[in-house]
Amino acid sequence: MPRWEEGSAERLTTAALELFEERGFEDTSVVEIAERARVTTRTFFRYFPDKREVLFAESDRIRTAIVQAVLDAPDVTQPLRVVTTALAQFDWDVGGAEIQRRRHAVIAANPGLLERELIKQDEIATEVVRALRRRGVEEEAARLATRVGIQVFATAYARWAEGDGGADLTELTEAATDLLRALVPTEGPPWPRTREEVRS
Amino acid sequence: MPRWEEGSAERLTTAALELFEERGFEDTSVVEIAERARVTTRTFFRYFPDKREVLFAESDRIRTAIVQAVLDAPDVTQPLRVVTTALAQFDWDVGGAEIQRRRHAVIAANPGLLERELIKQDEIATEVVRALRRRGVEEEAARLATRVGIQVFATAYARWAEGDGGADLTELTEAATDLLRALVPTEGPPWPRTREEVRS
DNA sequence: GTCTATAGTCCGATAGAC
DNA sequence: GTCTATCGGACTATAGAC
Repeated sequence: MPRWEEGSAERLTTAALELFEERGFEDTSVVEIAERARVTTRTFFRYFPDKREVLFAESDRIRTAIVQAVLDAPDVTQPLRVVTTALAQFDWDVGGAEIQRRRHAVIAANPGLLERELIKQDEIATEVVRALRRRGVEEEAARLATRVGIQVFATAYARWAEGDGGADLTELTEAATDLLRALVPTEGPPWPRTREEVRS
Repeated sequence: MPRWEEGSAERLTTAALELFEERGFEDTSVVEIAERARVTTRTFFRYFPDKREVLFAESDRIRTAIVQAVLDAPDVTQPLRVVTTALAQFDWDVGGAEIQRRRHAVIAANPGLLERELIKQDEIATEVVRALRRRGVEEEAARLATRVGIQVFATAYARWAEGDGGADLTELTEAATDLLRALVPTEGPPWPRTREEVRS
């Protein structure tokens, strides 16, 4: 028989998500979160370094898995595809799609939480660049492929999260890659040639 | 004769940059910044809603200028180029290149400040997407062109900030666009075909 | 588990500029 | 008189120290 209830971290995460939905992030205090989870504030800060981090408990696992997928990619001659594939093949439904949807809604609605989300993405990007470098990809190519790959995937993910009839994330990523191909400017001068140039 | 020294905001910004360099962001208190700028903490919070914002006073102006450049672009048939051009043509040296270099170094060294930098970029991205939409660009194309364009420009900017002999930002952006073109996967199956397929 | 420093808010007061 | 920038002090919550 445990002396205290077990699963404090999970209860804190659940309580925080509920309270952020009910009253907003700013208007919820750590004290309230801790009360609903039946622990003290001290316990909250034992599990999470700050109030925001309570919604990002999974981020280490996500980052590690994606970096590993890049390191394990069979071929890195197309680094951008390596990145999009590593992202698309991750199981994003951790804890259930509904929880993820609620979590994203809360994050999007609160600048403070969005800041944290963005820096987590940035940390993933930094480590993916390092992984590509280790696979022999040149520095600038690794950086651009990673950052662009993340944006391509984000486009697909946005569609997927909107729940377009349970579409496949891999297919949506392929569609986003097609869109990227259409958007990249063709070689030549930056701006469409002037009428004079076209005439000649 | 003014009752107090004028230019409190500038003094606060200068003092903050110096102190963040000397002792780091976390180990600098608002009280110290205010003391060095010869005002009270109350005055600090009149100018800046929080401690981080003291390094982002220019961000509204930057965002507005870039959005306006997108709205004024002569042609939006290549939205990605519209974005990279709008970014490349902005005068990034505000307050002198040396101040900008120091500012970036401080931000990069402090996660808390980096968070804020990233959400500022995200705000610019959101408004650029809206601007492209107003120019008639389709939603998903606008989103991807904006996000990718920002990453292309960021690649160029990173080189420029490293100070490669005063290279031209427009040229560096063109070089980054060339790199992007080389990175975008060619059409076809996601992965290199298997040996069997190649043989046939 | 308690104590404390810092961030950030709120209300009111003051005094020069217009 | 009104507007604006400043100051003073009390107050809460976060987060780290003891």
